[in-house]
Amino acid sequence: MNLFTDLRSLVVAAVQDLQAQGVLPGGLDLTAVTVDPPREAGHGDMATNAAMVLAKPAGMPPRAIAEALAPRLAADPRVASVDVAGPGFINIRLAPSVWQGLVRAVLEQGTGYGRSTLGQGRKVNVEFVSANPTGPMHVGHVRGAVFGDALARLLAFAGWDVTREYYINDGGAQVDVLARSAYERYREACGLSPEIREGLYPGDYLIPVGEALKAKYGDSLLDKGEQYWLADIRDFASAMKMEEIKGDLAILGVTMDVYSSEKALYGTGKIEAAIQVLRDMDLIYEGTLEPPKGKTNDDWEPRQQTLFRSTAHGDDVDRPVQKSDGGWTYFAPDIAYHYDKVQRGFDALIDILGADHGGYVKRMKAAVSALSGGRVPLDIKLIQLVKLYKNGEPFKMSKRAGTFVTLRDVVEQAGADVTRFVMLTRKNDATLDFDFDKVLEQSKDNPVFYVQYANARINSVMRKARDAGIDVSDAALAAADLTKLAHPAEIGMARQLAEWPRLVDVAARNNEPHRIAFYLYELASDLHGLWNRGNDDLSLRFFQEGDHATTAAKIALARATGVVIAAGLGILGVTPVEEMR
RNA sequence: GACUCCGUAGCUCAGCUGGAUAGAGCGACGGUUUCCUAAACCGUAGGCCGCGUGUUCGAAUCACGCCGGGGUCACCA
Repeated sequence: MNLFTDLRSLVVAAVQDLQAQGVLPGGLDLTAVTVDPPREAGHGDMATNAAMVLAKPAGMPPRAIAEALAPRLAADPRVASVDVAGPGFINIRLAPSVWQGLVRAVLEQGTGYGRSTLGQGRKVNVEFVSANPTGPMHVGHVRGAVFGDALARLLAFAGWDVTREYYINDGGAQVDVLARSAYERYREACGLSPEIREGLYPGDYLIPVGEALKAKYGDSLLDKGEQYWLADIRDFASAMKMEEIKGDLAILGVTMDVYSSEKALYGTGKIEAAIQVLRDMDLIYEGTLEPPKGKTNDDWEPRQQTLFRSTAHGDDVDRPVQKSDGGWTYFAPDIAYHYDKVQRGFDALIDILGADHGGYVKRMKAAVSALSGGRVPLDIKLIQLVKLYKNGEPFKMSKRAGTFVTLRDVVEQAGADVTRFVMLTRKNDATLDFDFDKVLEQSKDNPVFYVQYANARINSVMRKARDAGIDVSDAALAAADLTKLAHPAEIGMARQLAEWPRLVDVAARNNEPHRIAFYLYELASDLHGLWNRGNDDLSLRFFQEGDHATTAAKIALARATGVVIAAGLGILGVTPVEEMR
């Protein structure tokens, strides 16, 4: 149920009616016709721009069109009144029964209320986290993980068939560094002193890897050269780190459907095949790049390379796919990986990357555009930095000073629910402040608490009603006499509930899960406001002493709000609480 | 220099892909509790939506150009 699309259908029908009668010309493009809630509540419940949008193509003044449409809209039983205002807005006031019916519909549909068919069952791949398996996950990864997971849940709610995927960067030089670092820890475990040279990973998180290596290999690798153990240790260490990463994701409530390995692409011919596809389109050539202007490159030297003609698909310069030593650049396996995703039949791809990868966006879009023949859109969401604070003071993260903050640190201190919600209180391309103390504060300054508190209040009043002998099951509440919900404040609450499907739609269309968090805050605010009005006006209390019928109707409204809060929190991956403690 | 994101109240930020008199929180000031959780609510003050041009019935929103800030920029991922 979506009131806005329902009303839009009504408007469109009225326009078509006028066309059939020759009042309006045929063949009008109606896609620009919208039905929205007016900002000003005094203007009514719904407003449409139909008359203004159609004025020019129809060759009629907007107010004339509006005057012709108004009576047809008013004839609908859902419409209480219609008036034409301003340059040609048609303001519609809905009958109270519409809002009462909405509350009933929410109770009947439960947390499925607001689901949309936007995705139409199409397959979308959301790739996120994709951290190198060289160390523990830190705060920087948390935001991307939460964002990706919430986006996946949102898209599923909006009717997409979602696959969550993690691309393991285990093919480059970094895992060799990992292996060498782990080898030193292995030597340490064998009683020797490790030589953590410049360029190796100094973190003590590799000590357990060294010990595990000793348990597996004993002393047998001690006197051997790198060529003897590098590949084995690389696999061993990265596999071990991946297990840790999976564990970290799990405590944050994130699970992946597919793990894809970069290393697994090598030696299979997949990289060569993907490049060949591009070559067949004349998008691969040997050439020399110009040095970047305005940037001082001391060691720049012109160099003949194998290049991808990404400029043919919107990039600014062509990009190398092969290094001067003939090996692939990091870009090449990534091309092959995305080609693999296209071949697996996804209708849309989404990559979630750190903002420092912004320069990578155009070339990857160019590659996907070329490899899919323009069929598969790739949306890349860049996640900005998280700035840590403690008691309002910036908290600097430094591996050397031992103030390296891991994902596990954050979740253990703040809890997964709080962490997830807070990470979604900014849109992805804005930096986010995360204050360890404020996120745990129990006040309205803290949006997580604020929303949870609203839910707790709903549960509280439902308990009270239940204790008074009222059936508060959804079925019973849906069957209550909802005509008792007539006060403007109550209708306002229902109006906010009507926004939910619309909001889901917009959020999913733009891949912006943060909108869910903001909406929940507004919804909670409405609930708290209505709740407190009961202080002055006893008739607005949800629980009406001695009047079960009215109480049931009011509880129905509260419960419907709770249902939407639960649905919204579900998309964010946050567990609703029943009581505050 | 190029690309990209950002610029909205004193501060932190929303703004539904063009709508009517631009919103919320914090901070400031003033109120609300014999009453379902005052862990909350209500009110007041506070704006050249960075600047300019264009597109049109209509621009914070779209296009272009400036100004200011962040990020990135071949043979690392």
